[in-house]
Amino acid sequence: MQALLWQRAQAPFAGAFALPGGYLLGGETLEDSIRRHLAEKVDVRELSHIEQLVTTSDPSRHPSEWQVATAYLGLVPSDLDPELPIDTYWYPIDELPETAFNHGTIVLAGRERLRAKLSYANIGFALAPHSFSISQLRDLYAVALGHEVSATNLQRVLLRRELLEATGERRAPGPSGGRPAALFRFRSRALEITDQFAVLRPPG
Amino acid sequence: MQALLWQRAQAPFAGAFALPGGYLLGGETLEDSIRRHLAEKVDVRELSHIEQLVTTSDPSRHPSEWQVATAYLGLVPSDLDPELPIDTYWYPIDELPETAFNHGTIVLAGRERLRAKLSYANIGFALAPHSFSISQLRDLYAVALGHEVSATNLQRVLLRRELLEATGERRAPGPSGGRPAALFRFRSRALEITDQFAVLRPPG
DNA sequence: TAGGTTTTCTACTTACAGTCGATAACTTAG
DNA sequence: CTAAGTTATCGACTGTAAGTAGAAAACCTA
Repeated sequence: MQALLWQRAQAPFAGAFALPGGYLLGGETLEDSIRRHLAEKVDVRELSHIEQLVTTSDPSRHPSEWQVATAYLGLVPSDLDPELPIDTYWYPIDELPETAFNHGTIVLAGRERLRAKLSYANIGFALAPHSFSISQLRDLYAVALGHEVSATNLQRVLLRRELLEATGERRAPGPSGGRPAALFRFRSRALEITDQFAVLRPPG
Repeated sequence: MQALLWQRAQAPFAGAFALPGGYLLGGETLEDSIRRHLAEKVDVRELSHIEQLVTTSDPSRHPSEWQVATAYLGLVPSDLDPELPIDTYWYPIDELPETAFNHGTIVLAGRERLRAKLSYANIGFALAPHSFSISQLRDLYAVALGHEVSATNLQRVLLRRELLEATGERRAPGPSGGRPAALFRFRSRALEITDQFAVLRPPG
């Protein structure tokens, strides 16, 4: 799991890494502003989901100014690999570099939000390609949740909730053979809350 | 379920009802600001829980100014009945009056947040008195969730999660008799997320 | 055709939510 | 004092979904 960070050239926090973002323009919506600043870093059309995360007002977050900042959680499909400008990188969030402001905390808050929503919403659509095998999806969930996930159980849980549907196609087997995997897609690509709640516990 | 509203005397939205709140002072934390404005309306020491709800930036929320506003959800125990200043009332949220800004939407968002947290957190501590019978708690949950709840099931679910503990005391029976109810309390009065998720479905 | 690999299916087990009726512990009325 | 009414509590049963494991399917290469 990776976060998009860029290295600040100027004070404050020169040299530290920061999430994309910036000041709000008058009359602008927060989400519009986020998309505008993000567009300077990456092709934002592929943003599969975005939601408000938290608004921080702690006076200590900025060394000289007093700021109020609203963080958003944005997700892109795992098969996306857009070109990035210089000084901008995808960082594995388990090994974050020194971050500016409170951005390290915000990244962790985003991960927690994602983990929770995997249990009670169809948020997986934002991480997965348009069509995928259950094994691919299992691996995505395992990375996002931080523990192993049973493919059998994952498939049953998501099918029972009618979040997944089979495309009818199969993926060509890999070089070492194996049964070709049936492909699935999410029925909806907009966030929907489930009335069930699968913890998808780690095995063992 | 009721929301604390006061009637605005001045434009914009003169005569309409609004949630307590106001402008942020420089260097002030959002939560500090909320508590400061709230203290003008009601004794705020009894606020058993407060959490950030949503930050709105829609330019249409205010007729003349462009504003960014952060809403908080605050809860008080059900047995609390503080004195209120003139023009300030508890309103049943099913029959809200005409509200200023987007405050009607915010109240509904707060209710949804509360309903969700009742299923996967110990948020009930913020609504219940310090000690209570299971029947009392059942009635609280029923009001908050909007449907009947089984006392037997509620007790078992909350005990299994170790959110409740018996005080050992019993409540005096009512005027019409009946077995005196054993009293319980929440083990913790700080928000804790459960790793289970009980939907507490309506019976039938 | 045999052996290896990956996916998929199916049956079994476990755990908890939801239901229902019996029992306990009080009241008041006669 | 006893019976009837009321409220709370307990315990057993049921249904459903999650978690597990092993067998079968469908491909590959040698």
